[in-house]
Order: sequence, then C-alpha cells, then structure tokens
Amino acid sequence: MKPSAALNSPSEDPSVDEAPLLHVDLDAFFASVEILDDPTLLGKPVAVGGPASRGVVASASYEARRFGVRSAMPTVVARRLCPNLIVLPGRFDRYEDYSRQFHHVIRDLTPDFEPLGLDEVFADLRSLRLLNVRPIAAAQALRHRINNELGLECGVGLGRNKLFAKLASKKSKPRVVQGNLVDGAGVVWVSPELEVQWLNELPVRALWGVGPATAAKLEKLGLPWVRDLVQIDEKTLASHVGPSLAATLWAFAHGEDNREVVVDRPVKSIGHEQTFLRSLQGMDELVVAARAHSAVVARALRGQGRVARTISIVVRFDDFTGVTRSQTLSFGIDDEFAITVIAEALLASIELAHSVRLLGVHASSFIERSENQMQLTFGFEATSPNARERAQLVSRERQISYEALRDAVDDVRDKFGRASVGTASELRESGMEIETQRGRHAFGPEVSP
DNA sequence: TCTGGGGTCCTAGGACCC
DNA sequence: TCTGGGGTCCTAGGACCC
Repeated sequence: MKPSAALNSPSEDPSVDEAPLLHVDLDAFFASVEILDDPTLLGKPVAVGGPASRGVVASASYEARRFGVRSAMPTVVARRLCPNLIVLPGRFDRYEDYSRQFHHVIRDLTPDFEPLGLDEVFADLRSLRLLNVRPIAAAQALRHRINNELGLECGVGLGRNKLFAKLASKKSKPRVVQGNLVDGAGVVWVSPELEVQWLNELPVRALWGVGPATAAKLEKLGLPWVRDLVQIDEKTLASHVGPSLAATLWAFAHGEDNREVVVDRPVKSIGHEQTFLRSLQGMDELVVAARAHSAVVARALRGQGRVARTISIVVRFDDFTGVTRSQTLSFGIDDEFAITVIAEALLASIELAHSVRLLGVHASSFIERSENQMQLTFGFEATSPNARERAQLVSRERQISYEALRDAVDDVRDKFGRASVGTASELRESGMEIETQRGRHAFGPEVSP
C-alpha cells in the first residue's frame, strides 16, 4: 500500500461541509484486473484493447504507460511505441464483477454515490455529517479497503464540488516521471484557498466537457487556459460553443459546479456496435450483422426488463464518415424479431457508397411495460397515414402490426424451436408491415381486418 | 498514428397541434 | 392573401465521457 497523504498536507481533516464531494478513480482498471487474474503479467507492459488491425487501447498498465501507451490510442501505435506490449482482448464480465465489489466498498461508506463507468464514482459525504466522518480519514480508509479486498490501487479526490473532486483525484494518481513510477499522494483535497490557484494552471482541455473539438475552438478564440475563460462573458462564449456548454464552462472557470450526485441515474439507451475486422460489403452481409446485433440488444432489454419505442442504427463507412437512422414506434418492443425488422428496414434506407467498418443497433425511448399498449392489432380502422409518414413507410418498407409480429415469432418458435427461428426478411415477406409513431394504420394482407 | 464500445447530452430543423 | 408563436415530438448529427 502506498502512503496516503493530502498534497496540501492539512494539519486538520476538513469537515464534510468543507469537502463534501469525493471522487474515486481506480488505477489502470482493466489492465490491473488482468494482472490480478494472471500474476505472471506482473511488472510487464500490459494493455487491454482491440486487435492491432482496428483496435484501440482501453486500459494500459503503468509499465506500458512508461512507453507512452495511453487509453484510446490505436493498438498499432501502442505496439510501435512498445514492441513487447501484451495486448489482451478484455473480459468485461470480469471487470463488472470487480466493479460491483468496488461499489460495495463505497456503499459501506455512504449510499449517496454515483458511478461513472466501471471504475469511477462520485460520492456526496454530507449525509455523514452527524456521524462526524472526516473526509480525508474516510478516503484513506477507502483506499485501504479497495487495496486489501480487491487488490486494486486508486486515487481519491476531495473538494467542494464535482469539478474539484475530480481534478483532485487526477492529481492524486501515481504518475510516470522520466520513465520512473512515482507515487501520487493517494488522497488529495483541494482546499478553498487552492481552488483559484489550481484553475489558473489548467488548460481548458482539462475541464469536463472540453474534448479535442472544443479545445481547438477555444484555442482559436485565444482562450487556451481556464483563466482565459474568466475574461470573456458568457454570451460571447455561448455564440461559439452553444448556450449549454458555455454556461457550464463559465461556471467551471469561476470554480462553480452545481452538478449533483445522482444516485440512481436511469438508463436511457441500450445498444450494441461492432467494428468488423474486414469491412462489410453489400446489404446481405449487413443484414446478417444487423440480426446478430438486434439479438444482443433484445437480450439486454429483456434482461433489464425494458421495452423500447425507438430503434436506431449506426453505420460507419471505410472513409470514417457515418450515418444514423432511427424510427420511433407508438409502442415498445423488446424482442429480436421486431428489432431486426426495423433495423433491416432502416438499413435499407441507407445508400452504401463505401464498405462498412462499423454497424450499431440501439434501443431507446423506454416506456413502462404497463404503459405499453399493443393489444389492438386487429379491427382498428385503417386511417390513412399522413404524407410524411407515408413517404417514410414507402421508402423504408416498414409497417408491421406488433402482435402479428409477435404471433408469427411465437409460431416459428413453436414449430422449429428456439434455435432455428425465422428471419426478419421472412417476416417482412409474409406481408406484415411496421407501425409508426402516430397511430396504427396500414397493414399487411395477413393482418388486415 | 489512424482512430473501440458502452453510454450521455446538446443542437437544429421539421412536423404538428393549439 | 399573408402571416403567428409556443410547445412537443421526432430525426440526424456531433461532441464528449470512461
């Protein structure tokens, strides 16, 4: 266990009101889990990531980072920097196991925490006021437990809000200096006196919400530093980056961040996408992939007990341009056949100028099962769809009655068993049509009243 | 150097309703 | 004949985060 001390070494531990927000960030999470599961990897440059042909690094051990290997770096580049790099494909079920244990440890401190991905959490310590919990002591205890029980290292940041807590945990991290591993402080608290000083030293890129595009924009405006943002008024900023981001950045630059710790953030979309080793050519190959993706999404939906009204597909071409298409239904769905039918229809609306390196299928606009009205399949009046819908329907060949789809799927399953289910193409050819968002109309021959 | 996969949120425009 | 505004929903694209 590495020594834990606050960088600013306060003689006194602040109160939870002085340091209400805590941020924990596990070190090199995926790579560390791989090393725990295979100790022969210890001390070696390890990365978790995609294949050299088309992958990127998701996580790199500190030994790998010494060579300059970083997250989001193309695997080929990482290999060039570090020829002995051990690249592992990633076992996300395993990482989720560890993540659950991580959250369990946090929950023992407080239930008021918010995960970000698998390896980070924010926690609001204010509810611990009456227990006389001291933030730095609590953070150190957290590090010990995570190290003892999970075998993982982490950095903990404390601050007045999410902005500073996160900046602090970053500063707490072990860093590689001149090729050597240097211990970070482990726990860092940004006391109010340090806040302005910290912000003044920071490039805008270090702020949450500023990525490469916004950083370039701000640079062009002559605002490469956080301290520069204080000089500009919010309206001017908004004219360049939009009102929402402008308000956020302007507040950050003044040390303010009103984002709260949200304990149960509801999931808003579920999707699955894949970059192919060899780009797909032609609709037939895409349809096969879309079916597989739809099945994955459907399983996930059912696993979480959700039904989705919107199905989207994402296509990325070889030239890295991309398109998305989506369709919102008036009812929710959760099975692979319904999703496949829609995904295929959306696919059919895309012009394939290049071969396709990535395909994704997503489901969103979740509704409660109890609100999902899908029973009136037969006997509805055949109102004429409006012009826009009709155009959509024609162009995308979709219009299905949900129950008809369901019934057909059940029939297929009954007849052939689960493993040999029919295809969406077959369902479509059977004459059914998809229903769209506003009302139910137009039906295939088999389901017409 | 050549770009993953899981997500979230924002913006802008069009359709539609009142 | 010319002309409204606000609110909601949907779609497409983009940026960002881990």
